[in-house]
Amino acid sequence: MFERELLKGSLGLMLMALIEQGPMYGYLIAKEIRALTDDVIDLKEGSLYPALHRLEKEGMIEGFWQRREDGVDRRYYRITAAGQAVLDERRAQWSRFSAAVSKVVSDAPSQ
Amino acid sequence: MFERELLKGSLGLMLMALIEQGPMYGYLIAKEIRALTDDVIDLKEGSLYPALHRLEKEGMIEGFWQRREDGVDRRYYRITAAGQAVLDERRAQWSRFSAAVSKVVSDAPSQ
DNA sequence: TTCTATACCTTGTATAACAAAGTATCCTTT
DNA sequence: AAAGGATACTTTGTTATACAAGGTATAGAA
Repeated sequence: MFERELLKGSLGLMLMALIEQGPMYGYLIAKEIRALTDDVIDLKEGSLYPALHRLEKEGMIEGFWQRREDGVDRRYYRITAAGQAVLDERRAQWSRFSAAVSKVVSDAPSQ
Repeated sequence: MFERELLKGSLGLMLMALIEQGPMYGYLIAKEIRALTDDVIDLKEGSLYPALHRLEKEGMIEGFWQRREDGVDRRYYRITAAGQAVLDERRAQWSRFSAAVSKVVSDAPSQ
């Protein structure tokens, strides 16, 4: 699949950008991304949860359990100071990178 | 490395977009991409040549050897009809995808 | 003679998205 | 009461691909 490969490298960035806005849990993040992108990006569980664990292990985000009234547990994440710094960096990198690809890809045919 | 993962999925697209403009060979493609992107994207040989072989095997591009006066051989590639169709598709997909990521990433913090 | 540029190739490694399976609760539909 | 779907999280194994690092070979400049 092609989409799958496009996603590599930008998923962590998207997760951090959403968590930056306030504590969020995995399932909600996936819904948010689908809503924001009109289903262009439909995150699978096998990508989402490992990615969150990865970011947590790297110290970019920190998770905490929160029990709902009905007894269901949710794992919320918030961004760390280190994560915020890396996020800023990666956001800039994404801008540079996507502009670079777009330039190569949509370069007018030589005439 | 982060850049490395960002590149996944968009490399084939860039190669095809450049080859679309006229027959090109690997080494020149790498130089073109560096020049166009101000070195933001610096393609390594271990990525470039396997990617070209992949595209050729998939029938997206076709290669042919051309001997220079000094005896050096170059492998030029041109895009195929099938490749052109796939390129158009992937170009559109890249637009959708990059816009989607940018939207999630630069979404204004809730205020 | 050594270095850089040109020009291609290949093997092995690391990473990460995802399919597919599992656990568990709640609510609605049949 | 049973079945299905949504919610919510987890894990194992597979697959794809960028790249490091090695190789071959020629030409020209330092």
